[in-house]
Amino acid sequence: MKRPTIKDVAKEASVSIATVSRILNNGTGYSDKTRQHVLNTIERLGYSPNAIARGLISKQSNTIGVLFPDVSGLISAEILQGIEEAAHAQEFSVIVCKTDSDGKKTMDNLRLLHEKQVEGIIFTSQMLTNEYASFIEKMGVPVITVSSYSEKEGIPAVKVDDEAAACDAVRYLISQQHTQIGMISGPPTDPLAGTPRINGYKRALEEAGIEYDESKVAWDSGFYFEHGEIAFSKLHELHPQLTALFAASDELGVSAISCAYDLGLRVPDDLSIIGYDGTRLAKMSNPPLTTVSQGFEEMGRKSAELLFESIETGEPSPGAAIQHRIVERKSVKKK
Amino acid sequence: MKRPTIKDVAKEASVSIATVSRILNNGTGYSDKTRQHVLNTIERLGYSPNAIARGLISKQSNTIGVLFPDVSGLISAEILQGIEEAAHAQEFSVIVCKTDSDGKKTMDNLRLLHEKQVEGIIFTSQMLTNEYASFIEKMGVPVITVSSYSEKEGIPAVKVDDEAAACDAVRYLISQQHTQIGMISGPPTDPLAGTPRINGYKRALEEAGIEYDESKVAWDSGFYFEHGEIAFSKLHELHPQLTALFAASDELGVSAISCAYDLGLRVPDDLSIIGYDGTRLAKMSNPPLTTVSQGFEEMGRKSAELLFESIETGEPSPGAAIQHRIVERKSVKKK
DNA sequence: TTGTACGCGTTATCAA
DNA sequence: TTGATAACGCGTACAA
Repeated sequence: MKRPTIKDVAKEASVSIATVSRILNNGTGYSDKTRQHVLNTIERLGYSPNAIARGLISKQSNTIGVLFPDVSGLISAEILQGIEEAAHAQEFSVIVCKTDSDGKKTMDNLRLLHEKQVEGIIFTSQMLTNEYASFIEKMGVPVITVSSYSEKEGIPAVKVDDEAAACDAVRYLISQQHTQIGMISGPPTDPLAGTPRINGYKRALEEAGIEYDESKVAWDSGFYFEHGEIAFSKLHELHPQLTALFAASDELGVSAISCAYDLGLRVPDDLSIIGYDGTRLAKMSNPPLTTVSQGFEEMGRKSAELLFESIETGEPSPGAAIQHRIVERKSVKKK
Repeated sequence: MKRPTIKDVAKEASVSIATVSRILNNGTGYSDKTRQHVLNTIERLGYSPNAIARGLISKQSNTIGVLFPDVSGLISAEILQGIEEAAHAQEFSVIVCKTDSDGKKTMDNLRLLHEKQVEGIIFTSQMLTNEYASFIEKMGVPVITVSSYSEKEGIPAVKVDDEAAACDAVRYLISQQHTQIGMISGPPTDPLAGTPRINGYKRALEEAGIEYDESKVAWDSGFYFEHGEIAFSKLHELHPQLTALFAASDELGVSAISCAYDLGLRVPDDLSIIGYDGTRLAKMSNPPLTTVSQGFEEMGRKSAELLFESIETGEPSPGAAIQHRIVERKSVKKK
């Protein structure tokens, strides 16, 4: 008892497959009577069209691919949520791939997506290298990066201006009368989340006439909670007098809250902390984390919408600059 | 400049498409010389096979579909991570769908997956109704549920025994000399995460000879952080004397920590709290949340592995019972 | 060792 | 209003 094909329907209904096809694709040219008849036998046989066969001839897979370095975190989840919603609205499916920030796996996934004839690619939270970019260019489908960065010029991106956002975060701290401000971060050499945020921190300080002291930005190998513990302890050892802290991610910020608590420092009374990202995590910490929000779900949705535009028009997308905003909660002491 | 097909390669290399095909599928029957020649022109033309055409003839899409009620949370993310890893190992792609726990959307997605010829389906965190089950049965592909529940008998599942796990959580509280134990939950009528966990709570109490008092389990409409605030305040109003609390999710647990703090209660000194789920969130709270872990990533991986077995053998999977375990952190006062 | 030709399930272009 | 039939890109039995 195989899956019925259009042929089976045609035979059963004693019409040609062409007629069935027309009825299926609300084409024109058939009587209402045959239409009803065919629709009935379709129902009776439980027929449903084969998108693979359809895709072969139409050259459309109605599928896009999304690459994440890691899918298990909140950032990926929120981005994906936005993408899925936009895709569903266009009757597209989304294939998710995890790259582990690993070059080989990334290329593997790209090749796979190419073979599966995806019509567009969303590249998230990971640098789009020249190698990847030129491969995708050969694929001949549009790409867009989300919360990411491209080696090559002219690749559309959906992202916030990290330096400006970081700068605003620190300005906010300064506006609350803080002058002793430290920072914890991931690797300063990270071109996505490291360098620009540190530069923003620096800029805000200089604007305010506060001397920038490199030793006040402590970092570890990443932006997760676990890294925060290490970075924070480095910082606190060197500069116990700090009254405010800019954390380059929400996880780092939450981690700092925990560390501060363990050291007997009260947040925000003894130490004010502002995070970065605006994930759900921030509102769940104790105290709730003031943070600068990127709006990941919205970024996901936006990126998918732009990608679909690009798929339809054939024109490359201009990308979109996303506005960050500061979400005030309770981890910064208000003056 | 279209995408080159096997025909182009054949023409360019002056061989037949059959030969190219054989070489591609490491079949047998060609000289080393032609092999090299063909491989070279493939490289030169940048040819890559079309999985859609291939799938049409082989009747294999090398794709599975995963349904989530909501993809933006940590639970989904962790499950998906496990699934993706297992799928990648089998050279399968995974299509994610969001259902919003909405019957129509779920059926829409199921239909779409059917048309796209997915070879299996993973159903997560949402009841598999008879309607869904019979549709999938008609599809003729294996299903497996993760952290979920099926109306129909005989559907393989990967899940922990919620009642037993909840019972263990409360036993743990009792083992730390607690007798005044409350619970916050989502809807008691929820067959996935509501009823069984409340039953576990009840059982542990009865085992220990502690009287079960219905008014000590407070709930709101869901298991998220926001719901916890409401449930907790209901509970605290009625029973301010409680010394311990079982929260039916990590988010509820973390929410309780925040609420307790706001009321001036110290955790764990004045109030011990144990959560449920074992997501990354639990370790990031302040204090870190003791919880009973389900191991979502592992569940995701396991479910995918079982699904692939089922796809290969054609036999329905037996499913798998996952062991929960209590992860001790700092939200429960140790005696 | 290699090539020809058919079929997978559809859509689309012709004629009828 | 309908029905043959040629594609789409590929795998494979069969013939050479």
